[in-house]
Amino acid sequence: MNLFTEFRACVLDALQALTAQGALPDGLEFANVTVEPPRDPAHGDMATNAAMVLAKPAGLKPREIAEALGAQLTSDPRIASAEVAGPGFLNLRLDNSVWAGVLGTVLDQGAAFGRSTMGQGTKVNVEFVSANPTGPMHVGHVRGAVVGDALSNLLAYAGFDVTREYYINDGGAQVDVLARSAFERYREAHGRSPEIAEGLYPGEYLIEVGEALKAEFGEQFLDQPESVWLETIRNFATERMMGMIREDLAALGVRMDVYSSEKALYGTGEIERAIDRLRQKGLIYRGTLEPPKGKTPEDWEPREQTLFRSTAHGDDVDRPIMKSDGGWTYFAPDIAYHSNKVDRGFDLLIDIFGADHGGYVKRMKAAVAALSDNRVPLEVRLIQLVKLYKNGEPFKMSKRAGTFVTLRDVVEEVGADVTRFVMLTRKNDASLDFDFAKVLEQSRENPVWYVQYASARVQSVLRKADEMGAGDTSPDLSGLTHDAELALIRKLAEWPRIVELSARVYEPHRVAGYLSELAAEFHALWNRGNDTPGLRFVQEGDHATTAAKTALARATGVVIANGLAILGVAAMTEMR
RNA sequence: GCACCCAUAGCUCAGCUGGAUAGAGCGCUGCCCUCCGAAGGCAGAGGCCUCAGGUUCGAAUCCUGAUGGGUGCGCCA
Repeated sequence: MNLFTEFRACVLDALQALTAQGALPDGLEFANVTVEPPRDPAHGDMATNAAMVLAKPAGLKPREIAEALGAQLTSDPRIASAEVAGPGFLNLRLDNSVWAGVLGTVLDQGAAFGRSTMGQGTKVNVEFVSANPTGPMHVGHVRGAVVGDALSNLLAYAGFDVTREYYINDGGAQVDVLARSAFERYREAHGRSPEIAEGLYPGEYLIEVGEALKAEFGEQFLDQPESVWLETIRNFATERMMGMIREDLAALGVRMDVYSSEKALYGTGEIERAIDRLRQKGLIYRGTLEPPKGKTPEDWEPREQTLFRSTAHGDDVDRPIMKSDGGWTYFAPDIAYHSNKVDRGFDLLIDIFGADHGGYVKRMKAAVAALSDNRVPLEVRLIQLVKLYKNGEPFKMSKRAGTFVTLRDVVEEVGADVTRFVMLTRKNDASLDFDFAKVLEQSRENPVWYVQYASARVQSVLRKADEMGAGDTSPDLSGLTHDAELALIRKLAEWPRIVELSARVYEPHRVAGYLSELAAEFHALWNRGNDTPGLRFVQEGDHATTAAKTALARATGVVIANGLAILGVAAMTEMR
């Protein structure tokens, strides 16, 4: 139940009525009519731009339309007043019974309050993380993982049919490098000194893989040429790495539905089929690319290649899909993988990439557009860098020096809840500062703490009310008419709208922002109780009033819990 | 050189896909609380929304161009 769409429907009905009465001309387009919370609460509860939008096509003055619309609307008992303001806004004030109704709805629906059918069961595939299976996840992966997970939660909550998917890049040269690196650790496990050549992965996490290889294969591969062991060790090591990554994801509370393997695309004809599909559309050809203007690589020489005509679908240049040695480029299996997603019947694909893959977006969109004949949109969200700090000091990270921060380090240091919330406090395409000290601070400055504190206070109020025996009294919600109380209820009423808005633009960070605002509103009311005892939630000796006021607190707790659930953050029940 | 992203208070950032007098936190200034409804509260100052054009009833938001920053740019994924 979205109060704003509900009242938008009322406005549209009123406009229809005015049309029927001849006050408005026939055939007006109402699509741009909105009903929104006004920026300044003093303006009322809701504002509609109908008069301004319709003035020109109707050939009337905005104020005339607004006044007629206002008169029409106030016949609805739920609308207490409608006044024309500014350039032609119509500000609506709602009857208090509406707010009591909202509160009742929140309490009735509980975890379902805010759930939307907006997505209409659209089958959406969200691909995220997709870290190479060559090592543990590091901080760079965390933000993408959290955004993808929260976005999936959000879309599911908004009525989409969501599949969360991890694409395992286990088909390229990097897993051969992994195998060679693991082989050295295997030799080490046998007492040989490892030769970690330049370009191999030096990480100590491979030591245990070496031990495991020894336990599994004994001396079988020792002193054997690469051709003997490469595939076996590659599979073994990749498997171990994926095991580690799954544990990392679990530690962060990230869930996946499907793990897809790049390697599995090879040798099954799937890549060939996908490319053939493009070929049939005339999008595959042999040709020679122009060198990039301005900055020509030194070793540039014109070369004939097999190319995908991605320019036919909006890319800047066509892209090679085959290497000169006849092997596929990385782009070819990616095409096949996305083709596979299209074939699985998804109506919408979402890819979460690191910002450094921004140059890859257009060609991928072109491929999906071509493969699906423009049926399936591909949305790509780019995730900007996270800058690490400790007490305001930049946290230097270097793979070589071993000061390399893993996902585990972060989760162990500050916890999964804090990590997740902080990662969602900024929009995905802005870089984000993450200060290990500040995120644990208990202060207004720390949004995680601030929201969880609100949720803890709610629980504390409810416990107190229970203790005094007001818990079972069925509340009369019509008594909650103080401005500070109404402000909080209005905020609660916005929740379903925030869900739909955030889902529509694929931006889970808006949920975190809303929760901060909701918490602020709740704390504000709480603080008023310091000076004005009549505004305290628990009224000693007055069960009826306490029941009503704690119903408001409980409703706040419900919405905070619903929001945090989307973010994948636990609600606190008490402060430690 | 080209493409994509970004530019909002001193700082870090929100800003409802075009609405009214552009918001929050920190910092700053001034008051208040000494309370266990604790881990602060209230108020104030602070803005050419990078710049220049355009679209329209109306622009931080959309379009064009400029400036500054980030990212990427044929057989690496």
